[in-house]
Amino acid sequence: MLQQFEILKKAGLSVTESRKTILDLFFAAQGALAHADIEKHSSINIDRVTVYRTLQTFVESGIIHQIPTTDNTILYALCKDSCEAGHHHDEHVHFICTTCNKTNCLDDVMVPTVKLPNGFLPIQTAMIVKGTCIDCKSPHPQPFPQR
Amino acid sequence: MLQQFEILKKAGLSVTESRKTILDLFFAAQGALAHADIEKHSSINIDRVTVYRTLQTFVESGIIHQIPTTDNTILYALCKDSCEAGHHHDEHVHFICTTCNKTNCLDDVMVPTVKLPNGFLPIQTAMIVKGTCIDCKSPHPQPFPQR
DNA sequence: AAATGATTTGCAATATTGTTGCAATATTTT
DNA sequence: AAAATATTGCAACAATATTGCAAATCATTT
Ligand SMILES: [Mn+2]
Ligand SMILES: [Mn+2]
Ligand SMILES: [Zn+2]
Ligand SMILES: [Zn+2]
Repeated sequence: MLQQFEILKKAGLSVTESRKTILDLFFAAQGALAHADIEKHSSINIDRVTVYRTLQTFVESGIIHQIPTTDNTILYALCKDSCEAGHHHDEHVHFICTTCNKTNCLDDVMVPTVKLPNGFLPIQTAMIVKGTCIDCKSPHPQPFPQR
Repeated sequence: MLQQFEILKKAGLSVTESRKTILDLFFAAQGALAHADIEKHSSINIDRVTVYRTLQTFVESGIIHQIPTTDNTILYALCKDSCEAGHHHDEHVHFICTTCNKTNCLDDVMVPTVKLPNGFLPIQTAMIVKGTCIDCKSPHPQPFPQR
């Protein structure tokens, strides 16, 4: 896996402290992060506005991808090395555990294609499964993020 | 299809002006509505708070269902008559048109089941397809909601 | 390594969105 | 129609998001 430095370089971004720190959080995190997780993380001291701008930049650069939710938040998770600006490769299923509230990328579960009515032209498909995750069926203590 | 009055009755809800008006909006709408669509609709004069509470009540009563997005909004669409409180039957695909920004329930396209890794217990699955809708391939004028 | 130019950051101000308690009003039940 | 129950609107507040701009940081050139 690439180092933060390389990831930023490869994306053509300046290598700044904020960006490295936020990338570190994603590497350390179990599962996806919301803006609030980052902003409120104990060891972090980055302005809200910078967090907003960093997340946006990372999405546009193919470093992280977004996961849609029904609670007025957006979740973000690291992309595979193969993602590029404007051209993501993240058509895997996302799993939201309703017990521990963690969201996992199921990298090995591809989103199936589905036949649409005539005239609908698909470009990108997201699939979000809610349920109980493997950790919550046979539980053990959980690290960051705590929600 | 049921009348507003019957829908509210069947759900065990009081039949109020606000609720009938908001239900009317959903019937008139092409596609899903966000809170903001309702609040800002020209002919409507219902307090923000009432709109929030009405949407929440409708979801809990199985009158509307939520559609996840990646833009800090939640979309809502009418459920089928067969939905009940706490037990929705809306496992159809949702289509978000990136041209006209309308979101449609593809009622006839069921969400496929997908094999998850061992230990993950699915309860509910959402599938959101982004692309170009049929109206935008062979366009004609569009009514509410305008976004 | 210092100077230069370009980019990013933090702050302040503002805007938008969401929540809560409570009195007034509307609806349902008796 | 009166009583009981539920809903609504207002006000106050809280949380989240956006913008402009000056200061700080980073990349590039010398
Ligand atoms: Mn993912
Ligand atoms: Mn739907
Ligand atoms: Zn879990
Ligand atoms: Zn369209």
